[in-house]
Amino acid sequence: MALPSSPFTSKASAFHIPPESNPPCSLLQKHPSLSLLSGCKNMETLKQIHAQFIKFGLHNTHFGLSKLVGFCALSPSGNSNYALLIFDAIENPTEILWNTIIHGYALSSNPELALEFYVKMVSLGNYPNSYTFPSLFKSCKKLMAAQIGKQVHGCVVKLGLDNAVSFTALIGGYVSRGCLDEARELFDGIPVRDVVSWNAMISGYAEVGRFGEALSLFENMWKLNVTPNESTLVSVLSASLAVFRHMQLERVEPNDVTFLNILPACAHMGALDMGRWIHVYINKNCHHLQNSSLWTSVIDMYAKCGSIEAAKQVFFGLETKSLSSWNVMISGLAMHGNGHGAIDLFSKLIEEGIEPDDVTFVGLLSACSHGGLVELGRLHFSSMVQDYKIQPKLPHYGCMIDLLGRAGLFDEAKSLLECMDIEPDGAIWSSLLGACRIHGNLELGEYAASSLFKLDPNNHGAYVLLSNIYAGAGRWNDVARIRTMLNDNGLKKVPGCTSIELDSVVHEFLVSDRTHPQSEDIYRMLDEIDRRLEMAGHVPNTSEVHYDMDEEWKEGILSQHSERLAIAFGLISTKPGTTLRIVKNLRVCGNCHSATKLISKIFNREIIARDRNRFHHFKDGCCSCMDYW
DNA sequence: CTAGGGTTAG
Repeated sequence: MALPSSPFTSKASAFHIPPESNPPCSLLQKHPSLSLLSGCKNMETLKQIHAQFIKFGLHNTHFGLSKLVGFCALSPSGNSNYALLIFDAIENPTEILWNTIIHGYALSSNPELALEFYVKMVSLGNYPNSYTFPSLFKSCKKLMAAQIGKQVHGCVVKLGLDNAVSFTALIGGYVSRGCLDEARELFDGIPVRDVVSWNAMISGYAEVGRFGEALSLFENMWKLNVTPNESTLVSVLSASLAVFRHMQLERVEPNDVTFLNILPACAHMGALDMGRWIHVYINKNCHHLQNSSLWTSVIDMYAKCGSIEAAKQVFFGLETKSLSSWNVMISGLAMHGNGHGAIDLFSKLIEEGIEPDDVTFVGLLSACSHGGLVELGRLHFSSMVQDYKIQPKLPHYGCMIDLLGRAGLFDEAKSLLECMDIEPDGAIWSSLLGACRIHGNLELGEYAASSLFKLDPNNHGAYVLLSNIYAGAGRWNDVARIRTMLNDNGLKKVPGCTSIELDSVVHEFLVSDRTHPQSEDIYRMLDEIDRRLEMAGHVPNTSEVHYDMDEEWKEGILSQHSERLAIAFGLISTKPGTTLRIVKNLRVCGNCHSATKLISKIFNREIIARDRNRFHHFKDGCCSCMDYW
């Protein structure tokens, strides 16, 4: 249905300002039939109640009518036609009735009707109030009608309605269009903010991946102000302090929705301290959330922050385990390279009589792939199709291609690729390309790369992988050619960035970064690391540097990779023996991988590193991935 | 009596 256009543009706009607000119309009646409505479950009962209303004369009261229309228009088991039928028979509908109808349409699949009704309401001389606007904003959001949304916005401003609800709905509209800075401006201007307003803003940041801002906004709910500087991204103060401050200051209390938004942000940032604190908080304050899917997010957070043991503890402590909680646990084990653990858990799930879904198998197959369990991977893949009647989707094929490719079984990978009933996506070609890099398969690598470029010419990572393959083969001309291609296409490298959380503060490092306040000490430590690595016989493998530079320069760059900086910072900032946890946005390079193994031994530190794909637990000179990644 | 925020599983 077309949007009403004229009323919004003409002089006699629906968005003009009323001379004064209407007096509230309240007609409260007490009658036994009214209590019937609260238990009303479906339209059939509603019609009986309606009949009762007529019998006792309640159908002429605004209160009774509001209740009836409210159920029909707003309840999921209601009926908007019936609501309209009642509504149309009312001579002078109250604001409440108009608002209810408008809200009903805002919730429906025809939100444009809400706007139409609003126009009708105003043209009949009724004025909108603070209850009207949130529904209108919701409709505009659904319809992606930014212009109309702005007009409604203007109207709210002119009317001077300064309640949080209208503002929050408006923020929701801006957030949904990705206009976060505008949303933030509004948010900062709300006279009174409550949890829902905070949640709207936090979820906006989290949704578009501005996790740092989401986290710091969360922190600000208690005004735990820490001064951030350019090189450190402050996430939150220590947990106990936060709770204490929270109790002292009467700040807005977060709720389950807040955590639902914040936990994934912690997971992405690897902010374990903060995640842990939220977990404690939920345990203490949210007893009513026993069976909430919030726990799934907690498990996922622990797994992604490198604490797989804590994830297990939460998972096994759950009274009722939803399929999603099984799924995140299996995927978590997969991420940590614990293939057998994932498979065992899958068997348990089957024993408990739970029906796995396609997501379960993505986790299971990726566990096989990260654990190098070729035979088991094949087995579960065919079992998925035959026993569980689940059609493989792209991620399943992706896991299998990854599994076979890493194992160097290129013929089998190719034949699987050929018999797929779906077009392979970029992820599949990337896996194959990655496998070709590991095994130095130049021919297939070139093919995978060209397929990938067709799908996504701007995939910087693909150029790097291909270039690495050429570099490994000493084909420096081709390396240079790729570099030119990158420049010609104006592609910028995603800068490698590693973060480390210390005392609840997340510190981020880029390659050769010197912006950290403790930069001097960090570089002194880097020299020390280099010296001791050399003593231990570490020979930097420069083959993955995709520029043809002289060896010494390459080594220089290698030892200043972002992960090395984060580790050096971790070494100088923590007590001997403390486990270091780092998070990298890209895949760890081969050189850093072997260097980190040695560092774990030389400095006697366990180093848990998350890269783009998975976790590496470095200990005593070995890595949990068994060099298989 | 009517209004705003909602994740996770490669």
